[in-house]
Amino acid sequence: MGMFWRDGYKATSVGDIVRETGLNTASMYKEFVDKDGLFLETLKHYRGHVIKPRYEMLRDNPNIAGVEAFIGSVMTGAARSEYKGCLMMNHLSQKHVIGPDAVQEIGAFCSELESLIETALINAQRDGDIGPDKDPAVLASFVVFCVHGAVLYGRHYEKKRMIPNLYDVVMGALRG
Amino acid sequence: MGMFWRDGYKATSVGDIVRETGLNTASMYKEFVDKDGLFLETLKHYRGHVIKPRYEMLRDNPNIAGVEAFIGSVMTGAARSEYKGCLMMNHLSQKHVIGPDAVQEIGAFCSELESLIETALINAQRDGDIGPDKDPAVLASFVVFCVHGAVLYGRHYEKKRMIPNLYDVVMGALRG
DNA sequence: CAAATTATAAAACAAAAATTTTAAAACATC
DNA sequence: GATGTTTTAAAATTTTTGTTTTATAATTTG
Repeated sequence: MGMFWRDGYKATSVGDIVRETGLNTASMYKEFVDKDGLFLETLKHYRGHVIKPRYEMLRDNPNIAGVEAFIGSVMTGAARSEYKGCLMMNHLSQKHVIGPDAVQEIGAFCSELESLIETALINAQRDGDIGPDKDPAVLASFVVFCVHGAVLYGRHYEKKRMIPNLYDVVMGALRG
Repeated sequence: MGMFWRDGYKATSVGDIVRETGLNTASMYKEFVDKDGLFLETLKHYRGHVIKPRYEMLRDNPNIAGVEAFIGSVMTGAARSEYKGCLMMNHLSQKHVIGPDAVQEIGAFCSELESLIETALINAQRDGDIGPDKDPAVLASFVVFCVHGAVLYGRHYEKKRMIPNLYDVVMGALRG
């Protein structure tokens, strides 16, 4: 997973993977059929084990606090020097290259995030934390859009010092 | 350029390139040394011929109108169904894979954009189009951050109908 | 514990990719 | 127009990659 995450599907060879994991080549092929299958399972593992815990803050606090915490954690991650982006979103620029199942998994992943945020924003609006004139669906899109931004922007080693300020701008845009 | 743009460096083979361009393999290697060299020249060509014209609106109108027009054109592009993102930014998630010269070129490209935007925003502030409490440098970063967002977000075939609304949110965040 | 199944290491294969070579064709120069 | 240089087409070479096979070792099952 780490190699797909850091280098992307195409630049990670099966040889690299078996060397790194110590997995047996034949067993690997028996289990996952081919490189595509392995990649797909990697995406599922990522979603279940890496991302799911990070969604907890949104599920536990489906309101402005949850959204704030989530965006904060994304931005903090993006500001780290070893930041690798998001395994899923990293591959959006390579949709032709990965299989259709993987493309679909990535889409579902982003939609899930968007709907979690939307729920939280609807509650935030009810709580008076975002203005009544705002459309929670649009703002949820905007948040996901910004997560995409962070995933790419965080790859610039320089520019990182600006990220805390970006967090403020994004939150300001939400609150309105 | 189109192939690198659509599929990325690693998924575009030299064989594909000579087939598509009709270029002779030996001539190509004589001219560009290797695939890395060809890619680097492709990036420079992209910057000079694809991007430079799109920066005109910022150079001609270094003010809120220029910024608005630029962001508008990015968002409109991202909403197209055949959207390929940005040749440069697409490769941010593959910095290990492309050569160091290419990485540097991408960084310079993004910095140039950021400074053009900053100049325009400084003027916009002078014109009273953005509040005196805002920091143009931060907002310029935010714009570049949003361009990164658009580059990835525009890869979702669904979700495109939301992009006009995102444009409004981004401009709203600028104006404050 | 013997028989059947499964896992593993290692080598083998096949296809694709990047790059180089070779020899003929085109071009430029004197 | 002969001579030297550059370009081109085609095949050859070298790596790398994805995948399969084979033979041996380990594990499970009856």
